[in-house]
Amino acid sequence: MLTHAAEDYLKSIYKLQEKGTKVSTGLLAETLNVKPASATGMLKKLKAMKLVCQERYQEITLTEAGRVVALEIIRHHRLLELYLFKALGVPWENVHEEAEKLEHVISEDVEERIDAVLGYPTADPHGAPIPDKNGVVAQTAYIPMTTLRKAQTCVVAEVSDNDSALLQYLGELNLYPGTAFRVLDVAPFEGPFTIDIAGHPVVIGREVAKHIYVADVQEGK
Amino acid sequence: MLTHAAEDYLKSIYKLQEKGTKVSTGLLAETLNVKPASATGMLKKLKAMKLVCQERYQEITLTEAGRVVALEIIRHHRLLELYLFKALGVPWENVHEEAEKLEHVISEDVEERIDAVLGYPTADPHGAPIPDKNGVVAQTAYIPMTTLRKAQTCVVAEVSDNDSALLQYLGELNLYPGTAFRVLDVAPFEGPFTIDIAGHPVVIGREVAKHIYVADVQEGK
DNA sequence: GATATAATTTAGTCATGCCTAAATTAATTT
DNA sequence: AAATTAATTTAGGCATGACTAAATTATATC
Repeated sequence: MLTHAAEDYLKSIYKLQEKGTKVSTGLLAETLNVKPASATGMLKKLKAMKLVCQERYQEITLTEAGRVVALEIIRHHRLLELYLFKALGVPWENVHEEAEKLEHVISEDVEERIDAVLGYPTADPHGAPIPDKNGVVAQTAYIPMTTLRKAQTCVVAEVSDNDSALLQYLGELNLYPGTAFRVLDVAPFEGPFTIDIAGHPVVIGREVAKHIYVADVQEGK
Repeated sequence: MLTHAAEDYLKSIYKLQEKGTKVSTGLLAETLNVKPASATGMLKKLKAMKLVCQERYQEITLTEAGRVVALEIIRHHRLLELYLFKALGVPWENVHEEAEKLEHVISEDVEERIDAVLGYPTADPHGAPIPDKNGVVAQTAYIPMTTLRKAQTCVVAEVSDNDSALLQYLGELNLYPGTAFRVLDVAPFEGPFTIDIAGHPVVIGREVAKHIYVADVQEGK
């Protein structure tokens, strides 16, 4: 069995890789709130375990085995987030942190029970896809909210899960995945978005919009 | 914050102390599946933190602060056991092991939500009392099944939680806390008990009976 | 192409928490 | 009381996973 720390490294590498980012020692260290030298040390171990590939000073990638582990942890994490949210009513801005601790200790048996209770869900409370038991992740093609134009309508698909304060704010606006809205206006010079959520106009700054991804975009008039 | 290991030591000391056992380094080490030298090392740290009292080579006791921590962990453990059993349907012979891992990472917020969902319960699936948020444990006066005599009726109050195979067996017999039974016969020379559970006669060996505690004992005819 | 800057790795340290082996202290026999 | 046995503690070691400081390598600039 892997240590919690090793699992965290694999998970972070996967997530960075998924975003299309070139994964470097420094970036990984920053992500994990660890000094680069510490990351180098752990990477050495992960390479010895054939979970990670990296030429000296070069890009970091996961091996197939490493990817499987990363997806297992991500599955744990996202199922737990959803369970905490739906079954225990934990505010969505807190589920990430809670799941971060639980993901390393939950058994496969309990995970399967949680999965069943939730009705085999496919996305976590932030809209991120939950890998299935075989490590298959549904491919999504969500669009950044920042690309929306005036009069378009859409549905919130996913939001970043790492900023608790932002999530709380979005929750207050009811901007959960599944919520539909319509762009009333986009201010010029990289200005804010004015949108209509269930009949209420709300102004959303660009910095916030960057963290929102949408789907089902339709042209309005 | 304390480490998981330190929490485990405090919990074990509390449980041994509660049983009326004089807690020694060797006994504690055995309970925790650790060598005596390791226990000495941890005890040194716990003493430095004023959580444990022990004169060199003498009995180990908890300070008030140590008792508070121990009871917090025990509360986590027992609430989690009951939650896993009732909300997720985990077989009762497995809940102890699962809770053992979760008890160290669960937040106070999640614990309170679990407590509420369960309706503020007072006993775990094995009948052990759940300390309240202030560390108050309801005092119980359960009677060992081994003291029962022919024709007495009673209700299962508590069973030992540390032998998974025994729990599975008791589960098959429906000998959960709350189940009533009647003693049909006690074989002589420390022999087995024959009891009536819901109309079915069952023979229970003395070794098993030792792990069962009962309440509401009434004389039958 | 030489040099400055940035990123990465190596080397050595520290805290946890376990281990074994040896020394010490306590308890039991004789 | 002395000697044996049992329990406990000390001493030293190991793996994990973090750290700092220094050395190395890569990249960017002139």
